[in-house]
Amino acid sequence: MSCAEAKRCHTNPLVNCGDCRLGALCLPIALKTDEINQLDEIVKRGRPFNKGEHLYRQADPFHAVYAVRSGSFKAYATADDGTEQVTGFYLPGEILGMDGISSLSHCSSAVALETSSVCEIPFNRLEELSSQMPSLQHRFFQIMGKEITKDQQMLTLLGKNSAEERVAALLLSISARNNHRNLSATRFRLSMSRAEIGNYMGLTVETVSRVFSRLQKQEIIGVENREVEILDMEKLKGIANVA
Amino acid sequence: MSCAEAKRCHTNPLVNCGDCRLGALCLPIALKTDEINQLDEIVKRGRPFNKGEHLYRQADPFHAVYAVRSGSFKAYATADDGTEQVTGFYLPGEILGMDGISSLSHCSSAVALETSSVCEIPFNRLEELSSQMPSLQHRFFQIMGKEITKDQQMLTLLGKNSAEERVAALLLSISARNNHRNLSATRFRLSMSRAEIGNYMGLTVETVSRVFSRLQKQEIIGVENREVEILDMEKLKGIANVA
DNA sequence: GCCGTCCCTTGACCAGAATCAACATCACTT
DNA sequence: AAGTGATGTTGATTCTGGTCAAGGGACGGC
Repeated sequence: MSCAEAKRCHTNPLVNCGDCRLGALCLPIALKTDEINQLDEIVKRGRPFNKGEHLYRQADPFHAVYAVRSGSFKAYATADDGTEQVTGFYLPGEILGMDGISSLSHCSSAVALETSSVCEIPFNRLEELSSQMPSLQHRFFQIMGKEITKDQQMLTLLGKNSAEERVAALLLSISARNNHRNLSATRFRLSMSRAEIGNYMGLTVETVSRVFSRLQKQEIIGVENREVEILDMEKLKGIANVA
Repeated sequence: MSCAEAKRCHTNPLVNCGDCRLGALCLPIALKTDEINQLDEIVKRGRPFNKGEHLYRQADPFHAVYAVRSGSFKAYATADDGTEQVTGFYLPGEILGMDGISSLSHCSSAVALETSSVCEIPFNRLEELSSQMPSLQHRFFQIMGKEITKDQQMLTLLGKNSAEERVAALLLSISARNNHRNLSATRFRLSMSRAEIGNYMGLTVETVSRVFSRLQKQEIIGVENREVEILDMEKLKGIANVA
């Protein structure tokens, strides 16, 4: 995303779902124009979040889900002993906050990893609208189903795969999601720290750092701080066990 | 469950949602009597599954979700290289098959761990009915949300916890789910093998076996083959980091 | 009741990632 | 531009759990 584009995206709360560049990735897929307009009415677009600001916190009452408009968020759960577990990274067009649906309070927190903005979708309004609009209901079932399959793939990764396989899989996931948003699949900036990557993948910072170094030495990726370039996509897929 | 009860449960496909012992755990929560009857009309109750029979297989077209009526199922995904990853165990009253919602084909397989029966809920009928019945829509959003939070807790477990913590957490999970169904929280029979437990928890059979032995030596649990008794619930919770 | 297979347990050894530690570098503040 | 705290890299060492191997026991079929 260019700077100008980013700025427009963060600062213009007037863009509606119909015009949104992300429309095709977000909730409105498969909705008709007038349906999109109805959805648009319940969506709240607030001021952007600065890096480190929270969208919601664990134990907050649940009242909405959020579509990332720009930037990125990390969701994480805090255990009784204070340790944190990152449960997901959310990029533009992706929906977060669904962890609160079952118990009506969030069981994780969400924090902006950079200057970011969201569309807030009040859940009771979404439910009402879904009742009247089968295609929206269908779409939201689909989005929740996707979250389930994503988490289950993650379980496989954490249960079976080595440090290299995990890191490779994360890079490929980000690459694919960028590609889907018409951004470069081979060159991108990580908005999360090594520690956050490690936490998410069940590894320590040191291990993540070593894997990055090793992959760079093998000329599979190029790394400069948080800037990553995938130099050999095939080899990377080989490492990640994604044929 | 007594033998007679089990037999009635497996073999009597005429029990309806209104009469079902599991009603309070399953889909019908918060539905009115006439709503339950409508739900009942779309539910299909087939013959029981023998141990080892599949409810659905990976890549099968998705057309229904299933509520476990009796027995238990394991869901697992098979990777390209043939290795399997168990993604969940499902006990009576729990819903499985939601992994197919997003892509319209199942991305995991489900197999009966013992003689078991299910209620099949065709998904397009469920969607139709949900559109007309906000409380059912709400309930199903809730069930999917619960699957999401369950998977995310599992991520934390696999990302951070030691072998002992993982096994303790599984025993406590089964205990709590049994308790919820008015069965003993302290004494139960595992329907899954050590290998399946290990696979689910990201451990080898040997490690699971060793953990069982250690917990038994400390008199925290009693184990005889697949029969488990929790002798010291507090200590077990201490080990699982569940305060 | 016997046999074969699968399941489980236990031991010895090994490897991959965690931990501990030191240092380099980045980014933000002043 | 310098200083400071957070972030990242690299090396040495430790340790948990994986791997390999062997044997015992349960269960289902005949």
